[in-house]
Amino acid sequence: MVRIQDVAKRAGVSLTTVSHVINHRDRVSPAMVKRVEEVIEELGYQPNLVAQSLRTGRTNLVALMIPDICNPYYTELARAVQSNLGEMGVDTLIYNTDVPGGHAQDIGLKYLRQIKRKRVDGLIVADAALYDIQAELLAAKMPMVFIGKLPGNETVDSVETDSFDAAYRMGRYLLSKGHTRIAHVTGPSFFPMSKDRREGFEKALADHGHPLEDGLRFEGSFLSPSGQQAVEWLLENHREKMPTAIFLASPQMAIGALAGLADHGFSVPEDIAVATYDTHNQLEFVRPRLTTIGISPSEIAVEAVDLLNERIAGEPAEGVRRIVLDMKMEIHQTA
Amino acid sequence: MVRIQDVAKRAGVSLTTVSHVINHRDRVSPAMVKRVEEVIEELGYQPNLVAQSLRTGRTNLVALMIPDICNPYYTELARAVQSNLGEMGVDTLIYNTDVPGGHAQDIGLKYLRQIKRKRVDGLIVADAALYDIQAELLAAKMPMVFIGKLPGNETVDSVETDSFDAAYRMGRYLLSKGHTRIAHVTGPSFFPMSKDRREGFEKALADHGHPLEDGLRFEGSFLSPSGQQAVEWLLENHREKMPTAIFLASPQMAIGALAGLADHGFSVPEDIAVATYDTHNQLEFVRPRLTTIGISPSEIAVEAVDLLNERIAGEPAEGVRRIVLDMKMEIHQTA
DNA sequence: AGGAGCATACAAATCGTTTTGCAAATCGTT
DNA sequence: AACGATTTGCAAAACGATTTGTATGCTCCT
Repeated sequence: MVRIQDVAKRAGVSLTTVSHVINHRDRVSPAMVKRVEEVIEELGYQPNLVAQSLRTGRTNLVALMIPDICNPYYTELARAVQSNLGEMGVDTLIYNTDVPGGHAQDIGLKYLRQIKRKRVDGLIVADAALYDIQAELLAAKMPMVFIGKLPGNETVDSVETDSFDAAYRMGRYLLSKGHTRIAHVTGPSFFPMSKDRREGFEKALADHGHPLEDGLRFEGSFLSPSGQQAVEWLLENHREKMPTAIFLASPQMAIGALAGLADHGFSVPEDIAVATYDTHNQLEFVRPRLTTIGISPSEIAVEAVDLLNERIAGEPAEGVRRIVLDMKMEIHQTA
Repeated sequence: MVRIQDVAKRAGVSLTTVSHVINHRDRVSPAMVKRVEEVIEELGYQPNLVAQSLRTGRTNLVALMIPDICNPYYTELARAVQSNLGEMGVDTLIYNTDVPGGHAQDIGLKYLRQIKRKRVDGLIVADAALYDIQAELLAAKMPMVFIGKLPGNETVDSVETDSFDAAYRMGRYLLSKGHTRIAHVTGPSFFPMSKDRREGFEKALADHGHPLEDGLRFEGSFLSPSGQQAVEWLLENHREKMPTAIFLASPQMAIGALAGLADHGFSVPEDIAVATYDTHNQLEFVRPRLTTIGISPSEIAVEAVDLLNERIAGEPAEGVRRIVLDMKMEIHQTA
């Protein structure tokens, strides 16, 4: 593999100069820049980023921890993080913690170890609540941004959405459409955001005189199968008096619910309305089209990347920053 | 950051010994291994993979080029590649060439350059036909595997599916269900596989006495919007005499078509049947459930990773290997 | 006591860069 | 011819590991 030395020799200049052409071309005369670049082209020289990283201490690499990239929400998030960072020449390393349904301390720690070894410049963690390793993450003391509500008052920059408010608004909307018996399929209770969504939604119902019946609450996993299970559960327990609407805490569960309802011959929204928290770019072609309240993961990614970049650059002397994004209601066919 | 030297000093052993504990623990007595490991634990030492890579020439990094990770087919592929490689301690760097609809030489070259600079151990390229940079890829002379049919007789290992055969079988199946006028939504013609799929499908129809009408062929992009457009096109040109079935060349187009059909009040499969080439793990909850002929991207990934690993290990002295996988028909609701 | 065999130490080279301080060359200007 | 400014060269240190060759001690065996 051709080295910087080879370029220098071939161009008849010093190694120092070649390095300067690559990194600080202002210190070199235009003529020399041209000559060196021609040789670089001729030899097909590609700087060894490994050596460069070792020397400079920057890897131009950011790690992204997500539960499962096959969940379209995280796919879009990863995609956006990647392309935003990519614009600045930073690569993204994705780590799937792969714990759709629960805590997974060991795998999280395994990845965290690898991330440290890689000497990445920064780390973005989505839904860290899942991994049970907040303490270890914080101890890593590297530029870091969390996405999703934090369990406590962690000392990390974070981007989150206002779950309580959004759930409240969706509750109000469903009531305004005449629904008074609404089933609520929540996320796992160990997610801090699940609690907010639940409380926001139930407060809306209570505020308007139709408090949620305890029997109409189902704890799901955020994933599609549990949306389907929720439908089965409804049919088993409420067949004689079905609710007129279901509110689910994730689009994947909503898709599962749509499938379950279709399989049992229910029409949406005629027989039962469906709405969901959150959204992503794969919903456009789902039929019937889901009514959602959420924000594009891409927008979250932009904020997270900005925060991270500032940390990496060492800019913000101030303390922890917390960005709370507003959700947008999108009314479509299902409710 | 704690270095290998610090560990050595703290443990009162030589730097060489620590290195051996990390890499070749058989050369060190068990007692010493234990002592060193305790210190490593105590100091929280994490080997610097950058330095390690520079010295050893191995990065334990593989690059994966795909058109768009938001396409669930590629999401699943990426996921599987990642987890297969991850088991052996190899990280995957994903590059989205992001050219859903056409050639993109410049972006492909940009990524290829970055890949070379990273000194990755290997490269997997999915649907290289899209990037128009086969020559440059081959010139890179690194361990490499292509996924998807190659334009010519390239000298690279590859994994592909038997497009002709699968399309033929699906054609025969649709005929057996009594369909004689079937619309065919193909992929872009610059994809080598598009031609095979088209020929296989049309041969099946011709062999059974119902050759495809030229007017029933539509060239799509493989993406959802073009599935929807295909439906619009059908309605504009064949409203008075609609085909009884549509065969699409990708699940994303099929989903777009389902949406288009639903939007126009068509029932599937009652009014019109739908079938698609390929499959992926997000189809399970699509309703109506798609009838497909394909193979899980995960299985493709396994083969690709195997091939690549052998190349990286330098095992196969023999020439180019080409793995052709058989497709499985999955009959569900839509046809 | 002497040699084999093992575990460990030590020093140095190496991987391919960046960066620095100083020296040398070049150039245009006066 | 001399000046200052600009450009380039040179040599060396550094980043943090791996790896090699040689040396040293230690234990065990006969």
